Amino acid sequence: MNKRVRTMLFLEKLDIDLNNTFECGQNFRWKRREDGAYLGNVEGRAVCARRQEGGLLLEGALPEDEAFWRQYFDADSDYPALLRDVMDERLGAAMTDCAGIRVLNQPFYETLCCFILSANNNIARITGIVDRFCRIAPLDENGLHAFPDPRMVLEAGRDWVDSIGAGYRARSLWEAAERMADGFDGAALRHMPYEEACRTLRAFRGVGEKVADCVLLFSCGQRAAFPVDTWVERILTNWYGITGTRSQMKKLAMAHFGAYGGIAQQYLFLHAMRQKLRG
DNA sequence: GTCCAGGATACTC
DNA sequence: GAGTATCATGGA
Repeated sequence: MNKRVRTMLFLEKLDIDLNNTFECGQNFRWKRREDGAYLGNVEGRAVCARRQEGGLLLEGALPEDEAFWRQYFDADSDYPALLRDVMDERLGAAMTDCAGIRVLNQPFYETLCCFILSANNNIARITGIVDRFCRIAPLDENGLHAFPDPRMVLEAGRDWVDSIGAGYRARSLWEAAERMADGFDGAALRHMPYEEACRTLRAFRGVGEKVADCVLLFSCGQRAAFPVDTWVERILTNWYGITGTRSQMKKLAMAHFGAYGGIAQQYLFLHAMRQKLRG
């Protein structure tokens, strides 16, 4: 066994709360340790993330991957500045309550699969399905699996996809792997106008308006995308007087919250969930 | 045992 | 375009 030097990378000037960032429903993969650090594997890069004064320490990350990780954590965006024009009392309270959220830029295929699984499902169960889905991918030194690439999924077979407890979403998972292996260009979504990107994504089975918005927001840099689920529906109705069908509400919310509305949505979403938990 | 979940789809009008 | 039944599963 080769003795390996543990590399480290420190992301400076990154005001991040790991709990708020990883437990706000945008990701189902990072694992919290007893000491509050989080283990993650992003595109095969195994790291242990730990908050430190003035930034984020990533144990196991390579120095040459600094740009990758800064992009992943959206480290160079100033959310209060981006949302200044749409600031109000509710959003301000949410941003105080949920300080340190970073809206991640996650790998496309991983995000697509996770949010296909999120449809009519709960976070605890989604996490379990994702864990089982990842068991066919290589194991890293922290004991986490990488996210499988589409080819691994196709080689594992349709019966295997049917066996991981995804229910009726298995067919959508399988077809997503087929389309990706067939050369679908997820990176192109980053440069499309929002409407076109949304239409393109919805051509995937199991991807409706809400799932498309999550994928666009969490992996394609489309920060205007505004996912409307049951929680956000209540927020828009009770706090902003926005009503109608979900599709109508989303259009109105996008018009109201603007080019970085998706970031506002994440603050509001987590804030609302917490208020419910607090009773 | 029942309820419900960060909805999508096919079908109806 | 807007309403509605149905869809598997397991955590709470």
